[in-house]
Amino acid sequence: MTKMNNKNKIFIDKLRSSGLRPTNQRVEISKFLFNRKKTFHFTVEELKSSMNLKRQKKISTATFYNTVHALKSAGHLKEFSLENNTSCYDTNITSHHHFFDNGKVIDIKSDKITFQKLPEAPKGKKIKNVEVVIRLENNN
Amino acid sequence: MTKMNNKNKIFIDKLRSSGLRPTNQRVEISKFLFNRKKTFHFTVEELKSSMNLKRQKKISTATFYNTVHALKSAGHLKEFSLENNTSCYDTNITSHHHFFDNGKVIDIKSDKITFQKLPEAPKGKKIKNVEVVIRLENNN
DNA sequence: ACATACTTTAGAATAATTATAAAGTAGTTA
DNA sequence: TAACTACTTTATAATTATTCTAAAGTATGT
Ligand SMILES: [Mn+2]
Ligand SMILES: [Mn+2]
Ligand SMILES: [Zn+2]
Ligand SMILES: [Zn+2]
Repeated sequence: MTKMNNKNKIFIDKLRSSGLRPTNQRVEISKFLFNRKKTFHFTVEELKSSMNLKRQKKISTATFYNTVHALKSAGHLKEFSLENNTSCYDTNITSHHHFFDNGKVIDIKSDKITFQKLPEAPKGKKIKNVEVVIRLENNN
Repeated sequence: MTKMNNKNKIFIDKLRSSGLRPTNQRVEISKFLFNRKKTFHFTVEELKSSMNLKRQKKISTATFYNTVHALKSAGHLKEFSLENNTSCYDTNITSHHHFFDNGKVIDIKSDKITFQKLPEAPKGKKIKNVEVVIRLENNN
């Protein structure tokens, strides 16, 4: 078992609160995802490629999927579908919106969009969340 | 070749304007999609199942995909991704929004949602469209 | 160390979609 | 209408994203 220095505690805690033991692979994934200044968006395939690029011993696809799903279920990641029907994960778990610009996804802070009018939920239902996608195209 | 009565003209025109010759299979698909009072949402698999159910000679999967894609490209259908990453097509091609209610998709007329504030597009870009998804959950 | 439980992984299996290429059909010409 | 050509349909293979399985590996408690 690895010697864990205290500076990894926050990444380990995200795993523990997702019901995952902090194994080496998982801690590396958690650090890769959350040890940064800015949040970002990624697909599992992108995550796997960029993390495995620098590694001698590759982390398996299943471990990436399992870990990402657990983090997502615990609320440490948000998930949405890209236009090509693949899952995109977001380390920004605050409520916010997106620009879709030809495959590129850009955050829109929640307070940049406000509503004048919103429909009521059908009876028996209530609103869980409201998400806006603004699709962009090139000028002219 | 089939004898086309005039009442199919509108469905045939949608095919022609999509760059497709109005073959029997295509006309049947076009009628199935557009010969109704209310618009609806469907996946290719659902379309195939429901149309082939009543047929002796089945229309092939490829023909469904090809026809739906051509209609979509010509603007006769809109496409969006469901949460399980499959394509959902919409015969309502007006600009509008959706409730997502556990896999069920419900239209929200465009005028039911208005914005108080919307962000500007990044420089060099402009807004192509704005789509809102309101996710629902059960009350209580 | 032993036993037990959890983890990792390669590879198989699924599901949605796209590509291929042969056989069928329609449109045009002679 | 026969022949020619172009477009269509379809079965089937291929791809891609994702999930499942089962065996081998690793950690934890005693
Ligand atoms: Mn998933
Ligand atoms: Mn498609
Ligand atoms: Zn985001
Ligand atoms: Zn709709």
